[in-house]
Amino acid sequence: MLELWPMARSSNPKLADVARASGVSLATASRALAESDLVRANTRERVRDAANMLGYVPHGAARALATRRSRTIGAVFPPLDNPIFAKATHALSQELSRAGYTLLLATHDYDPGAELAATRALIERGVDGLVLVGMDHDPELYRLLERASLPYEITWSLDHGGYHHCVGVSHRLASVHVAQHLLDLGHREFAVIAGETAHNDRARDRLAGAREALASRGIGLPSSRVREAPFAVAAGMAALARLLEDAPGFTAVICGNDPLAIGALLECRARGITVPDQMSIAGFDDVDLAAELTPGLTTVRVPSTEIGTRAGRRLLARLAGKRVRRMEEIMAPLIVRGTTGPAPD
Amino acid sequence: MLELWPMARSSNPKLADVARASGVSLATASRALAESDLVRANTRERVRDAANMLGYVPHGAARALATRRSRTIGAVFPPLDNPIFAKATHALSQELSRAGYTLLLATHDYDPGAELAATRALIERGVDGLVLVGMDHDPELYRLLERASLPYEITWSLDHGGYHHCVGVSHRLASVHVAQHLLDLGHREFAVIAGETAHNDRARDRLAGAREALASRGIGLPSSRVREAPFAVAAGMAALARLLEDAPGFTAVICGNDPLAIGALLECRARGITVPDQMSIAGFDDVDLAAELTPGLTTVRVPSTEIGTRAGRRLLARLAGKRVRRMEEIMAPLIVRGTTGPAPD
DNA sequence: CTACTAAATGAAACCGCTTGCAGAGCCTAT
DNA sequence: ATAGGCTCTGCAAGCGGTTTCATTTAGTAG
Repeated sequence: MLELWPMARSSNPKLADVARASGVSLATASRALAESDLVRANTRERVRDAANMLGYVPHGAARALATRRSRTIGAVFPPLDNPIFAKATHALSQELSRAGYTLLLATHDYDPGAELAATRALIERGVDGLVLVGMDHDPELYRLLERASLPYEITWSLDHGGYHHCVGVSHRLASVHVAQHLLDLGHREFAVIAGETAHNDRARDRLAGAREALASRGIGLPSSRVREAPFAVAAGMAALARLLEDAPGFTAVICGNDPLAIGALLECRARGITVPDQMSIAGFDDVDLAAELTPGLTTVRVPSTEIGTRAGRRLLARLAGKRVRRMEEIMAPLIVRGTTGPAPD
Repeated sequence: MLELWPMARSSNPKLADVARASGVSLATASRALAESDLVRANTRERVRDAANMLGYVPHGAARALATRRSRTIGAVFPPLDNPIFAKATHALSQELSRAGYTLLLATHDYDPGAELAATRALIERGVDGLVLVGMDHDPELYRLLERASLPYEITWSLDHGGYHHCVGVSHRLASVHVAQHLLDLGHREFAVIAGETAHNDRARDRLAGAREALASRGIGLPSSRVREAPFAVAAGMAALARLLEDAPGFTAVICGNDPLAIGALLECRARGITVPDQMSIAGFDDVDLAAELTPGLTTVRVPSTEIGTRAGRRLLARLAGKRVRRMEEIMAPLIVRGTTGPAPD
């Protein structure tokens, strides 16, 4: 029952102990464990054995202090209960650990202030690089990165300005494709359930793309037909309900992401509106569930796992001194499934 | 285009610079920024101003080395694309950052070896404490924790042995409730889609609970009526399909978690089997989606956010030297919704 | 066997911050 | 004035590694 750990901690073996146990100097022990070929093979082995013997675990902080490298990458993400972010962070983490790096993850509730604070904390922790989501950040955040001259990758969004390193998709373009697909099916009356556009360039771009595609065929989108909602199923249900009450008469709903679309779908089902006969619904992201629903959800495939992997790979490459294309665009194809169909007469 | 960051890095202001700029010694500067009342208020202010001026960011590794505290907590989780883990890590992260701690997150694909490696990496990074999921771990992992005398919390599971600090629910008991509920509805022929029980005590306990409850009313569960599957919607669909082919005739399916149950539900829908009239389905976890489906999914509410919050709070308390109940059990009530109903005749 | 070069090792100087201890001011009491 | 206490500062010794540079050892050729 008694807890003694605070003092016991000090007894951990350090490199000096390993050195003593194997009869070499601190320097040699250090080099031996680093697999340096400056040390003779059998000495190396002797040191390794001693280390195992003692259960030696290197002290990361000390090493970080000496090398000015923490072998740690920070990531600042929105809440991971959106599976796209969960997948990306998982992929990122896997990719990093393959190279001996560890992921330091911070999450924030789509709040720029919290995001800034989290980023600052990560920098203090000495991350060697940073992964951010999207381009919308507190200007102070960019200044911080600048001052720390820390390499970072923007994910999901693309910086056409060519300034930031980034790997992502064109949300605007993909959204245009969605709208065109619905237009081609004969729809003329649209509603949009957008994600919250404040501090979220992806949500803005998706909305803009849809607007633009409709406008190019002379179709307007009155504000009563547009609702912003948090990225969640329940919010999608509520949003569709409001739209149906405030401005009925539309035959297609373009949603800012899949959870919103699934919400819209569930709301339709609850109200006896058949999909796609009476109402077409399109999502964005292609979460796993989208393919498994009946009817399957028409959506845009945003390869979140790949974004995570590539962001990690790019950052590692840069840390290794390699050059990397500043902008990496990943295609986000429209996946047509069963929730979109010809407009009713 | 040219990248110069590797060298630029060295120019970051250090505490010595702050000290010089504010005309005090290193020691005083350190104490001033630590808000120590050993330093006069106006000196403190002078130092703070200089720090802001220079854009000083403390060097975490150096501090960790000096204090033997990293203000970092490690967590080793299964993939976060299961929303229950996403929620828990998010809650954990929030709770920790409230106290100035940062979360160092590692994920593994339900692989004990990878889990061990990840844990070792976290310990090297100097985490002050660790959060683990469940009790099933490589024995070496426990040995590692022991040697490092690192405080840790087991989440989700309960250690009735009273050895590990833990916060979780009784999976066995909750599963008994599920089975009893179905028995009370008149079901006598059952199938179970369990999560993969290898290296997963929660999956095992859930399965055992169901078995036990059925057995106590004299109902057996032939192995043809039990399938193990990865915790995912698609796997649930496939599993139900196999069960229907191999051993039809059951009227209720007990699923190891909600994604599996949702998969089973979708498979029923695809095959024209009505739920709950022809088939009752129960899940486990109560993910957000469970409530929003029609019919709503009958399931067990496992408060994952709360688990995350409490684990963080407990760990922080222990790090602050406070005593904490070794085991904290959270209730996991059965939530009856629309996917379970009376057995067909 | 000696001289010279290359390979392996060790001594010691950091890395940036915290903190125990000693010393410098400053104020009050004698 | 002087002594005795305070309060506030500064010096310097770590924390546990890495790495430069000098030194020792081993290897090779003359």
